[in-house]
Amino acid sequence: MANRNLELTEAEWAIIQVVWEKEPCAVPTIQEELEARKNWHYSTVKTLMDRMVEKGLLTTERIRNLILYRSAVTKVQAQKGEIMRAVKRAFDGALTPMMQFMLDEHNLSQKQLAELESLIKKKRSKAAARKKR
Amino acid sequence: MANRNLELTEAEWAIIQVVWEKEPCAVPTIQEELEARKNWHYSTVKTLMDRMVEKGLLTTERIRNLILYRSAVTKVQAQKGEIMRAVKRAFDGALTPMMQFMLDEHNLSQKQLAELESLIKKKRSKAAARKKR
DNA sequence: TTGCAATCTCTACAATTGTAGTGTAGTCTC
DNA sequence: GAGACTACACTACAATTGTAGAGATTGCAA
Repeated sequence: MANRNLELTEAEWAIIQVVWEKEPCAVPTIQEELEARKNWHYSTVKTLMDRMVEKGLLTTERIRNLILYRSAVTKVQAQKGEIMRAVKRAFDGALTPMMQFMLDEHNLSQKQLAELESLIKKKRSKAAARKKR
Repeated sequence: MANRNLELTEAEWAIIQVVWEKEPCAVPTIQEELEARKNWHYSTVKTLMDRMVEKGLLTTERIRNLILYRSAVTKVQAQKGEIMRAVKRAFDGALTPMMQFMLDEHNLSQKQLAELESLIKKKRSKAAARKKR
């Protein structure tokens, strides 16, 4: 299940992104893709993927002499992990300061700001409803 | 200067946080603090700090037989780096989707949401003003 | 049935990261 | 001036990460 904090390395991210797209799939499928993007050779990809199996990030199933890989963590879990990592290290674990920082430091366009604002409004009314229940 | 993407390791974060608080300072100052928090010995801290100097994260100045350390990157730079890292890996470099995700996946309280909303309002009016100019 | 192509297995190796021991040199104190 | 302290220098070493070569196995085509 891997609910504790997921931290993927750079290379692991590259691989799991492709796995999410193509799973279930064999190493060569992934490798072809990453050959194009990163120029990685077969054994590089295979080694990385097997390490990911050990870590519980992927699972395998052997079908005759082919090994099929599947992701064992969802994209949302991994994204959450990446955010938790940042917030823990750089913002002392506090999420809102991190969001404030992002608003402050990155110049978002009017449109983006508007989008966020309406998103928050929606959240707030939903949260209010939850409270009443 | 270090404006390209800063990526600090876990241990580097631990150290630079203390440096920001106490700089300019010598290794023992930092070490005492981290002895308490992490149980790190002198040579651990010293090694780490010297590596950070090599990487341009800290600078040193020798005063007689004492070496004073200072941070060479600001907290804001480091925080930005950490966020950029997350957004690049997990959100394909797109900041607003990351913020949306954070809103969706982490249950913020009414109060926190309200805070963010007013912050965004402020941003928006400022951005609007900028546009007119 | 033999050879080729595809895929897998095993092994390696350098760089980075976390962690620390041990020896040394300058300074303070008696 | 000798010992004690303090801070520094040098060295080490295991685990993780990125990268890959070389050889073994297997299934299919000729």
